This record gives sequence, C-alpha cells and structure tokens, in this order.
Amino acid sequence: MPIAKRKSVKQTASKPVAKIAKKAKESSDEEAGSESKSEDDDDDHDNLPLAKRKKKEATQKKAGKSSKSKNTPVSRAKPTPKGKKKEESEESEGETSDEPASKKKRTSIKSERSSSKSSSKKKPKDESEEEEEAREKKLTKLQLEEKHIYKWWTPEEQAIIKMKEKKGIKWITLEHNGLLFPPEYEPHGVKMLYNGKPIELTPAAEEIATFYASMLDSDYTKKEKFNKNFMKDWLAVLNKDKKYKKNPHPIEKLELCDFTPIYKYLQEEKEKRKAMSKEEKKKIAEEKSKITEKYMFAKVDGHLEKVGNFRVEPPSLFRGRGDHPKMGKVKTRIYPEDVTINIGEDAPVPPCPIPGHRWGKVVHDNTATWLAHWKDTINGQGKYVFLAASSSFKMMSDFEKYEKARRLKSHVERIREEYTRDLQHANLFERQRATALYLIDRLALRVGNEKDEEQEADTVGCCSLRPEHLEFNDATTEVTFDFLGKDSIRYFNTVKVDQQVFKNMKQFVAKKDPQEDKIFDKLDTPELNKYLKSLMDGLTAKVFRTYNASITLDKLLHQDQKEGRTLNECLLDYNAANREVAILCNHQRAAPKNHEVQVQKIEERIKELEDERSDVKKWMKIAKREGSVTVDEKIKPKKKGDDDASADDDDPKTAKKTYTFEKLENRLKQLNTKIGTISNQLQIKDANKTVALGTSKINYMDPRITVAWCKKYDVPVSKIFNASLQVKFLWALDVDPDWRF
DNA sequence: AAAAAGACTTAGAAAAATTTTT
DNA sequence: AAAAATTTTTCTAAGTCTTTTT
Repeated sequence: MPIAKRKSVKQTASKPVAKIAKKAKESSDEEAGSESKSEDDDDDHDNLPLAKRKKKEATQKKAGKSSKSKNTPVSRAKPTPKGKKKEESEESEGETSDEPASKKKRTSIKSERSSSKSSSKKKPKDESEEEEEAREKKLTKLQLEEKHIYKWWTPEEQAIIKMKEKKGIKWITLEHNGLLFPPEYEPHGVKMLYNGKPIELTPAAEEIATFYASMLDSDYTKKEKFNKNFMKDWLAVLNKDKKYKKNPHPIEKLELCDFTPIYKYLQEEKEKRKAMSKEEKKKIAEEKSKITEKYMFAKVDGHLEKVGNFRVEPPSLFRGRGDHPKMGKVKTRIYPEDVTINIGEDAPVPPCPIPGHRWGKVVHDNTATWLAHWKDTINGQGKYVFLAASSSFKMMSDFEKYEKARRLKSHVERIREEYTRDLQHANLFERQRATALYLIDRLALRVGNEKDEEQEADTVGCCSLRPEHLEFNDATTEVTFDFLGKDSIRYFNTVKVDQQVFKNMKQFVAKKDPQEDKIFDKLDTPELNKYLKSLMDGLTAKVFRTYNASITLDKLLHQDQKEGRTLNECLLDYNAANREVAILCNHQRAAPKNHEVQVQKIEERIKELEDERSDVKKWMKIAKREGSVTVDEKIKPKKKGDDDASADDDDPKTAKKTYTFEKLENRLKQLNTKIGTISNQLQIKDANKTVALGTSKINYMDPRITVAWCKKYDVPVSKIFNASLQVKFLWALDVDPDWRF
C-alpha cells in the first residue's frame, strides 16, 4: 500500500471539525444580520497576484474568419447554417439595478445587503422590491459560501504553499468526519406479479426489484443487455433464499415479471411527498441537514473547506453510458469495511457510523487530497471523496491548469511548425505522431487511451481511432470523422484537412482491418505525451483542449464587440461565443424533451404578433390620412378559460376601438421589439438544442476571460456565473478589465 | 517496458430548486 | 395555485495522466 511519505508536523490542538463548522456558520449568520465589516475589510481587494496585468501583448490574430487561420482550431461545421440576422433585442424590463461587475467590490454589496435587511417590514412590495430581495438572497448565499473560503492566493499564503510543494505534500493537518452511508433497505412489502400472481420476495430481492421498477420509465429497461445483466444478478440473489436451495426460484423469466405494483407504489410515495405541507417539508429538510451538517466541512491546515461528495454511493443498477457491457448489473451496498479513510495522523479518526462495523483501513497520506476511498463493485475502480470545487485544493489546480494552457500560447507556434514539418517525416512513427497531434490541436480531440473492450463501452479518442471511423473525400480532401467519444457521445464532423494530413491518414488506413486495427498503430498515448513533455514542460494532450477553448473564447469576445450594446445583446454575444467553444469541444446534451413543441409554440406566438403588426400597419395608413381610425379589433380571450371551452376558437370576439396615428406608431415600435426579442430567443433555443454550454464554462474556458469581458462591457458577472461558479472562480474575480488569456 | 493501480479532471443525466406562465 | 419551463445542484460514470508493480 502506498502510504507514501508520511509527514507529520506538529498539529495545533484542534476542535473537532463539526463544531468548528457550526461555529463558522453561526458567526457568518450573525454577520449577515449585523454587519461587522471590519473582519474582512482587508479582503482580496488588490493583492491578487494572479491577475498581474499583462500588457496586451501584440496578439497575433487578425479578425480574419478563415478557419485555417494559424492560431485558431478548425471550427466545427455549424449544425444549422442559418444566416438569419437578429434584428433587435431589447428585453422589456431593464436589468437596471443588478450589481455592475466593474470596480464595485464585495464590500459594497455587503453594506447594501445588510442595510436593506433592516427594513424587514414587508409592505405592499412592488416588483422591483421583490426582485431586489431575491437578488439579496442569492448574494447572501454567495457570501456565506465565500465566508469560509481560504484565500490561498495572497502572497503570504503562497509562501506557505510553496513550502509544502517543496516537500511534495498537499497538507500538514487534515480533519474530517468521514462519510455518510445510505440507510439500510426498508422493505415496503408491495408484491410484484410473476406470471400474473403476486410473489413473495426476501428484502434483498425486493430491493433489487424496486431498483428495476424505479427505472421502468427509462430507456435502460428496454435494452436487452441491461435486462440480461439485471436478471443474472437478480436471480443470484433470488436463489440465495434458503427456501430455494433445492429447486430454483419460481422467477425465471423477465418477460413474466410485472413490476408495476412496485412502480405504482413508488409513484404514490412521490405524490405523497409532493403533497406535504410547507411546514412538513421544511421539518424534514431540517432533519436532513442536521444529519449532513457535520460531514459538510473538513479542516485542512487550519482552514475550513467544503467537502464535495461525502455520501457513499447507494446500491443501484449500474447505468453505464452508451453500449456498456455491464449495464443493469447490481451495484452492491458499500460498508465501512470497504472504505479507506485518509486523515491527519493526529486528528481523531471519525467513529464508524454504522454500529457493529469498522473502517476497512485508516491511512495518513499527505501527498493525496482525498478524504476517503472505496472500490466500486462494478469495475473495481476507485471511488474517492474529495473536497468541493470551492476548496483551495481544487481552486489551485484549476488555476494552474489555466496557467499551463497560457504557457502553451508562447510555444504553440513552434510546436505547430514542428509537427507540420514532421507530417512528411521519413519515419512512420514520427509521421503518425505528427498527424495525431495535428488532430488533437486542430479538432480538439481527446487523446484516446486504451480501453478494455470486454468491460467497457467501445469509445475512442485520437490515438485509438480505427479505419471505420473515417471517410475520405478525394475531390475535396475532406475527412469525415464519425465515432463515439467519451460518454458515447458521437463525434461527427467533416473537415477539410491539410493536404499532407489527408495523404497520411489515407496511408495509415490502407490495408488495415476497419473494425480491429488502430489507425495510429505505431503510436500510443504515453508515447505521445512523452513527446509533448519534450516540447514544453508539463505539456500533455489535454492541455490543447483547454488552450484552444480559452483562446477561442478570448478571440471571440474581443472581435467586433460593438459599443453601446444593451445588456441583452451582450449576453447574446457571450452565448454565441460560448456555443462556439462548446461545439469545438463537442459538448452535447440530449435535446430537451419538448423541444419541437416549444419551438412550435414560439413560432405561433411570432406569427400572431406579425399578424397584429400588419393590422397595425394597415390602420396606420388610414390614421395618417384621417387623423384617427376606428377598427373592429379582436379581443384576446382572458387567460382564465371563459368556461365555455368551445367559444375559444371559432368566434373571436371583437370590439370597436379608436386610435390616433401616434398611438399606433408607438404600438408598432413595441411590436417590433417584441418580435425581435422572441425570435432571438427562438434562435438561441434552437441553436442550443443539443449543445451543452456548461461543460466548457466549468472546465475549459479560463474564467478570467469572462470576468474581464464583463468588466469591460459592464455586464454583471452574475449574469454568466451563478453563485457556485462565482465561488469556484473566486480567484479570478479581481482580474483587470484589459486582461487577455 | 508493459500492465495495473491510483488519483484526479471532465462529463451528461437526473433530481431538486427556482422562476415564469397560465 | 398550479403547471410548465428553466436553472442549479447532485450524482456518478468515464475520461486523462501519473505512479507503482510485475
């Protein structure tokens, strides 16, 4: 066992973390009420070393659009080549009072918040007041989060961190309360049917049947492999029942199983929970949080830090992605015996939470950041309990990730020259290496490690591509990539590649088994990464994804940014840039369930408004001539059904109305903006249909690019980073508006 | 040197919470 | 007030890359 270098340094006598966490919470609550600003006055105002303003270096990109432009990755084909131009986008209600992201710092927010807090009597609150209150709540939440965060980026802290780095350790003292186990299964006694008859199950068998019943709505239960794996594991449990030692359990075939009684029971339980009164719900929530409270925080070198996943994964049916060979297998319950705890040597070991059990092992590995660890029963892979994204461990490595990607910026030109040259290398290995690197760089492919094809879904990355994944178009020298990548997400893209790359790839594919052989048969990922290391210290394949995502965002957010845009136009532009990055990285999501219906709805609404507009235009002509106009106008039925459901469609009621020209003119203007806004929404909705924007925002785009842009154009950061992201990116919030990636 | 184990980041789905519409 | 839509959080699978073992 790798109880690597134990380093134990004297630990300051310490209270148990639970108590400390509670304390912290109390004190911050208190502060929220009474505003004790002195405490973190000296905040992080300007001691951020990270944001050391780089003079905008003469960044070499032209606004040129050509996807071959030297410094930009080949962009993916747009899924929808609609060239439609949005005409106008004016949101009806202005976001007037949201905190402008610029110079205003958190201190000001704080005082604003606490002062308004005192006006507790809620009278006829009008909209804006309500809005403000809501915003206030969010800020409070953010504040509370921020409260316990260890500001590791100050120079003093940096010195300490350097020291630890030198020793090769991550922490000196570590305290936490272990992890929370799911409760034992409680049988509900609802009998499923077998061959039409109710059947008795042992609790263990019932539990698994209930897992299955709870998934009846999902696609999994319609898959043969899932069902097969499920039956195998379930039958093993069924036959464990002593009653069936001699002859097999009556349940043999899934086709004869009817889980609907259990399914219905689950639905009813859900309904019941939903129907509970507010008080009941609140009470239950409180009880829950009482239990979880002590697990929420750990103490690392004296700093309170949030724990990420302190819950042990409950048993379930394995839901592998794509065509996973193990889907449907029973993932069994984890007990303390299965768990290894990592904790400071002098810290109290958390008592084992299940009576009669004990921890599998307790280690004191201060070279690692995990708090607990167990082995997954499906694949035997390690599962870890780590600190949350807002912890210093995570923030620091996030920061380093982006700094490394920025370092690549000053090497990338050289690297590209080198691999472009090597595309024609006499040696096959080097040619393959150069070609693979080209794809990783220009198409943002993942590196593609080897996988165990028996145990895992068949997905590939760059190095594991096979001939079957490519198609060549000789006329255009375009290559079509069609393969399943991480999470079995399809990568489907036709790209015009470099002539030499085209030639190489055709050659690598020749005389190979399309289904079995690797295109880059001489290459593997350790080999590629070894080469990258030689090009730049710390460089690995994944850095290219980070680099290309960030540089693309940076470029887009600086390219034709018109002055005087409304907030909404700004957000639209950001969304478009974000989307481009997401498409580059192939971040996809399942289309929202009712997408088509919703699109249709909006289209109808637009049509309605357009009809209205043409009416108004017609009337305006008359009014211009005659001063005013009297028309028979349709009256929209009041939303609350006019009881007679039938009346709705057929006889739209009308009423006589008289308008002046000016009135109509005004109305036309309003209609135009409204139509503009709605068609914009529609466009975005459609463009984002299968694109997941979040993944690049969370993992790939340097947050400083976003924050700087926000400051420059006076967009509140909160419009782009929600409370969690603002905390995760706390280290980036003080960046200079002119900062460039 | 190859394989396996270990530790950490990245990923989309699903659940829960919140906001908007009806 | 209910329902629908949207956003946020949670969950845990599935990658990458490093380190250890064989």
